[in-house]
Amino acid sequence: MEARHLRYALALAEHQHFGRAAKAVGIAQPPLSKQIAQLEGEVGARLFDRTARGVFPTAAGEAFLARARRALAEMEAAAGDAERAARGETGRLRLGFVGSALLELLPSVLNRFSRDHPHVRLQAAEMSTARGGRALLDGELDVCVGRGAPRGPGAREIVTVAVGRDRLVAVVGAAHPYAGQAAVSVGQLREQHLITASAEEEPATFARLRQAGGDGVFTHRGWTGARDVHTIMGLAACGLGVGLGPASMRAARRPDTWICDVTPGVVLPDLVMSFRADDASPVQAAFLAVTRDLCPHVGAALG
Amino acid sequence: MEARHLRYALALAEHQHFGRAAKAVGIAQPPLSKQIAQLEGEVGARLFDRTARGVFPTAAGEAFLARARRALAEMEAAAGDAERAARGETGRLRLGFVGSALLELLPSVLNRFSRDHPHVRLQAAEMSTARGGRALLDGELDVCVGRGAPRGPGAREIVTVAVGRDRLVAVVGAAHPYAGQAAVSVGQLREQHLITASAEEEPATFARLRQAGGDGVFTHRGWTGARDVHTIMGLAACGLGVGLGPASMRAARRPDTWICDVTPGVVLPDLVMSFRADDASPVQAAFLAVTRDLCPHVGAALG
DNA sequence: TCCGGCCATACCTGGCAGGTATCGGCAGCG
DNA sequence: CGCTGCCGATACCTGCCAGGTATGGCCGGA
Repeated sequence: MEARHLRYALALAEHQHFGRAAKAVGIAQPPLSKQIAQLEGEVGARLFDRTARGVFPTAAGEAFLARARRALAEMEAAAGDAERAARGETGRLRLGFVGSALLELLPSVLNRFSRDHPHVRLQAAEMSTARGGRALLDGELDVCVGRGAPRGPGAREIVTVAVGRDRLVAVVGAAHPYAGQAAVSVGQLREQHLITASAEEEPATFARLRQAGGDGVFTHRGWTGARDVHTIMGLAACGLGVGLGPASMRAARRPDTWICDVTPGVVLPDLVMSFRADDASPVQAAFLAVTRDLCPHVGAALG
Repeated sequence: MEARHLRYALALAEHQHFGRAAKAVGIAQPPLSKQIAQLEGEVGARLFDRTARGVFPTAAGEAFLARARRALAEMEAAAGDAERAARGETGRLRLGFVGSALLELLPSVLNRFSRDHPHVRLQAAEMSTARGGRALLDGELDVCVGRGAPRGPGAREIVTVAVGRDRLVAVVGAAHPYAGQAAVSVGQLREQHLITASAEEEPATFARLRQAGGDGVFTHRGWTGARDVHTIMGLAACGLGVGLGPASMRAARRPDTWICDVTPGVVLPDLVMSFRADDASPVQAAFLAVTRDLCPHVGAALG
């Protein structure tokens, strides 16, 4: 049985007349007769009663037609769904991101994306760069936004695009001696208890800090690893020490904290958007397009 | 797009390999490639990614396949439903019947029918012979069981089959003088207030009673028309007079009534099953078959 | 009884589904 | 770094069947 048979049967039921139904589907009457007969043979039941007053579906025909309508509707929907999916207008996007991406990048990107692609089911979860990279490789995420390209086994199957760059700033509680200062020097920071991203979860950021401060130096007065920028700011507000994080923290500065530059300037690892290389999903492409559109800093992969 | 394309796409998704998928659907590999390419062109989207490790559906392909599965399932169900409907195993049977049919005929027929054809939605309603005939002609019923063939305009489009025959019996309240008698004569009945089927709703029955008693005689002492046999028995139990009805009333005799034969015997119009002549529904045919099977009195139409 | 409408049948044809042969690309391997 | 084997795409052919035209058969109305 082919879709053709369903279309013909529906046309016949609608027009109750072989000649007109045939014209409606664009064929001559005899082929229609033959196709209907063939369909009836295949189904094993007479589907239409040919009477002098017209052609009418039998009970079996009514049962058949009801299903046939649904089958054809599904076929049309299949084509439509596939086309929309190909244009990235439907589907699912699972996004993992580090907390600092919520400060400047993601608000505009996600707003715009969900406006332009309302049929895409967007699942976004905050997570560290390391965990995001693992989730991406495990197929648990479609896109992940982190600090620095994800490392680890199979990292070459990940495509990364730089989407933002931040200088390092220091954040302290309102009562801290640095509060009110425009800048602190790296030398001063060596004397402080520092609050930074954790070495395991944010390896690129931590490595950059070690490099900036001289190997190991940033930790000799004590060191606290934090899960994300909000935790860094919160612990700094508690007076626990000096927090180190991206300049985009200024966008979410708490009133009970003070943020100052670090001299000489330290550039943090780029904020990077990562995809699986073997996943050319149109939804993902659409997401990247929106990101490129909104973010002038988007550049080539860092490797 | 044809059903063939859906089957091929599903096979390809299952085997992730053009050659094996082609073998699975019984064709060679090149035609499968061509058909898939044609499908992708028609849908306007690439549905499969051909990689070195195998063939995998794209996001658009996944969307398409989900619908395709449902479409094919609907097509199979269409054929199955139609075949079962043709065998009378599914569909709907709207049945109208006179109350007396519930005494002997319908209990066995409906039990057997609903057991043998569990997929048929059975809608049964008690109604007079006249109303059942009208409802049948109006297309509100598929089958009706009444006393005598339905009359009226267009009655020739109705096919009738006799399914039962009853003698006339008299029913009286326990306190009535006839209680305990084996029989009453037609002559005795002439002196009684009678409770019978109404002239408008049961024309055949009423005409037979008039014929048996002599024109008009049965009504000269007063007469009550009743909607059905249970009403006749109920009114008789109230001592309102002598009820006249089919012998099958004995099957549902109330303890507060007495039933006696009428002499000389009067044969009531046959219990008749009626169908629309232009409705050759298999459900209806199955219903008639069950009736014939269970009821030895089934005979030809009475006209 | 003739006529007109309608569906079925008979027969033909062209397009396309599906066949075989072969190419091109890629991955693994010596 | 070429060789080889595998796989999908392409090229080309063929046979079948969908669909065409012509016509027959049946039925209902005039």
